[in-house]
Amino acid sequence: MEVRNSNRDDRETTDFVRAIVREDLQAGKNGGRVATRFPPEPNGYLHIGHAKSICLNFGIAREYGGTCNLRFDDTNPAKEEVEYVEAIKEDVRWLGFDWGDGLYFASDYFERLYGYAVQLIRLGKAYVDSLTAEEIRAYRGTLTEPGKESPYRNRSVEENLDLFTRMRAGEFEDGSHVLRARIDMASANLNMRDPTLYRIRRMAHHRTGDKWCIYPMYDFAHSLSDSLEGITHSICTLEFEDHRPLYDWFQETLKVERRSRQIEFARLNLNYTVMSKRKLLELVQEGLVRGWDDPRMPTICGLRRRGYTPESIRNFCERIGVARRDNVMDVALLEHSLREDLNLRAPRVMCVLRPLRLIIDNYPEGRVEELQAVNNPEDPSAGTRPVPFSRELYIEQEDFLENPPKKFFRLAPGRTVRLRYGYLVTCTNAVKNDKGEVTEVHCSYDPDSLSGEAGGPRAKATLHWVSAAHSLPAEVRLYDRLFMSENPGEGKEDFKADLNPDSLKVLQSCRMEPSLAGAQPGGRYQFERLGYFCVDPDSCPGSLVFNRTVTLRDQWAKIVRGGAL
RNA sequence: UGGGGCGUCGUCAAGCGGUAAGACACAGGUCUUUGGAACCUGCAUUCGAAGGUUCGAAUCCUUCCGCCCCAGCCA
Repeated sequence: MEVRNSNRDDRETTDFVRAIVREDLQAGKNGGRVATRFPPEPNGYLHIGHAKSICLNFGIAREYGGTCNLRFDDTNPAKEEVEYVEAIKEDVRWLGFDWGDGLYFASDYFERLYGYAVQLIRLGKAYVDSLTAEEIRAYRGTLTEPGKESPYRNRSVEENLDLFTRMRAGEFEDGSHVLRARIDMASANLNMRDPTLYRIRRMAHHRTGDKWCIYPMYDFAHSLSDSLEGITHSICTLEFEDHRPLYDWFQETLKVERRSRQIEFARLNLNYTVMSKRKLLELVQEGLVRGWDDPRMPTICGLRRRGYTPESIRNFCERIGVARRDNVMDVALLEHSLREDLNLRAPRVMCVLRPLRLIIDNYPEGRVEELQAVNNPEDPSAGTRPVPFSRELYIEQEDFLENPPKKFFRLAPGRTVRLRYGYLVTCTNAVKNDKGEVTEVHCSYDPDSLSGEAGGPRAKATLHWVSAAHSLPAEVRLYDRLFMSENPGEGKEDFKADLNPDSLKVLQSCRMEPSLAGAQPGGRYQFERLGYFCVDPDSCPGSLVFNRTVTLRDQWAKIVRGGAL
């Protein structure tokens, strides 16, 4: 089907990063080339915050005829795993981006980076330090006091070369030596106080195996990897701003052919969730969620399993903008982007989450009619489908109230409502069990009120339903926000104290209209009047499982919440 | 008490000396066989504060206040 354009204004996207790219282009920099990169560390799964960066980097490349590489920043074997690189690739692809042949790993540059390090030593700009980690920390000084130079700072080039060669050869223990840049221990910018370039880590790397026992640090590897790839605009988040002088120092000192410009923007924050890899990992490891792809997680795979579409996430990322001030986006905007997309493409079906038997006393026993239901009112080409109607149906428990409050206009004793695509029914009485719970509702129907007859009788409310004998059983998982507070853990020792105990409700006795018999995992539907749902990978024919992606906007729920009853 | 950033509606965010875009949220309303969708209306005399420059300032200057980041052999 044709997806209508979103109502977003079509002005040229004009965030400050794109403005810089345009200026550089106009100034004739980089030979008119635009090259960006998305540089994840394969130590966890991607989340919605990464999506912002992905959309920015790949988006700019696309808009300015440039390229965007996918480069894994895998310089720390202690934390990285192949499992993550595959998952990250899948997520970027799913979001709709293509890195072409621009797939790289910082580990592919280890030999060249080593060469750069040797060059720095020859330039007298790097030295092997033999202080312990604790000593280095002590020598670094504090935010307000300058650091002290290491006693090893003035080793000769020859000695440094010899030591560094032996570090690589595996002659030393972890932590016994590091290679440091020789910059300025008194700098007000701590990153410039002789930052560590290489550390010894006798540990297998997920790609280079046992080839190396020394590994480069982020600042060194990142700056030079960008240069090696000819990246023109190296976009990263705000916390790296203080690193920019160092980023530039490497490229200047080594007089690299291709210089790149680092630009920092504010990372995305979302209310009612956490975004740090450490916290997400904690939720997974402690079994507080079912895994990285738990539909309650803000991870890309979690959102995917939840039923989000790549389009809705991309639209969200365009709408939130790119700036330098700290921000906390309202999840409502993410959900708005989702509904906007799903409304246009999700086929409608009728499903009853909490069944209440409804019997039409004056409807012939054994009779079955095939009513025609519209598949998608937003898309006439989606056509219609038959839905069986009979004497015994199920309706939603919450659609019947014995003593309805003023603003409730669904079914109640004596009330008439329309059954979607069917007839008008009037409630004659309700049957209750010993506990006083309504177990069955009896109605009479008006044979001349079939849906579709122009000018036919009307009712104040329309209910969704399912024919008891024809309906399919299914499990439906209802998700709510993972955390109860906007900023989990704020003012608390443990962010997990804010976990929402009701973030998942599993309903086992739901009833679906028969057309859903062949629903495939990943399939997205709108359950009329309830929300958007998708088929979970746990689902199989005969044992359907749905996830609630997001509810429909709901005026009634608002009234109930507002306590206006 | 060091360095680097940032402060425009509840939340994002335009604006770049000429008199406060837009989105979400919220509140009303129209329409409706989804209390959905769509559509209409309202929602910052004011831009962290105070001074100053100017015919004119959210935009320039000064001072002050507030928030974020930095002391990994993490990224």
